[in-house]
Amino acid sequence: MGLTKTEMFTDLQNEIALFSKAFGHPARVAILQHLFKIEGCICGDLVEEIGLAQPTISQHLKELKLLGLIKGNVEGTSICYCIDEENWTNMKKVMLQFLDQDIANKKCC
Amino acid sequence: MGLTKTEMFTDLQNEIALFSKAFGHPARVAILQHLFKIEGCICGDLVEEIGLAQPTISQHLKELKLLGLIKGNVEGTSICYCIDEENWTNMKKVMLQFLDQDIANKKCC
DNA sequence: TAAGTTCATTGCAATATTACGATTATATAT
DNA sequence: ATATATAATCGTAATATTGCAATGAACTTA
Repeated sequence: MGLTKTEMFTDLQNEIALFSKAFGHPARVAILQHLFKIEGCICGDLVEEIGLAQPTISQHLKELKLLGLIKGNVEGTSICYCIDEENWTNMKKVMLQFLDQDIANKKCC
Repeated sequence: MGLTKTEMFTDLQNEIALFSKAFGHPARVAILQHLFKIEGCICGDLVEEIGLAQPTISQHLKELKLLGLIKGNVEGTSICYCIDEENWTNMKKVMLQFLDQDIANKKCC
């Protein structure tokens, strides 16, 4: 059905899934890496850097912005996108909590 | 088109995206959390624990297994699934490298 | 052997995602 | 006002994902 049953999971589980989904496409990974490398950025750059069409990049940026991981400031005719450091730090905490789990005992396998 | 153009990205970017995709569904997050909490596990448990139908859980397990994050050993009529610690550690390295990036300079925004 | 248990696979329907051409907004410059 | 530049939005096509009923495979027990 393509419809995730979010109501049967905890808020934390859904949050982890949402962040992960954002990183679940190499274009968005590349965009974020680029935004980290350069101090601030413009969408046009990304279209060249990544190699996808402008509407596609714009759509990926929108998703990242909706999640709060990046923010965009109007700067003349172009828009300056950059990492939202505070939200990125919060996201990192949530993700690390998940990734850094240790195995309890281990009886089988 | 629903088709990710993986060929235009680096291996690392695609790897990060693949791992993230696996975590991009709350059921798979819940499965992994459960496998961490309990030492080894059986699929039947998960069906009760998670609340989705058995074929659905089985499918999620298959994806996680394909990625190498979990492994399953036959144990009588049931199968004991558990975290593949070595691969989990490797995955963690890749993901941390991505999540722990720091901003270069920061000129705008 | 027959019945039961457990999990995988198949097949399908519904929804989501990805990508891009065409168009539209917004601002700047002439 | 007109032209230009940049990025968002719309519309659409193709593919992917999610979920489950039905079925199948493998093993255990009576």
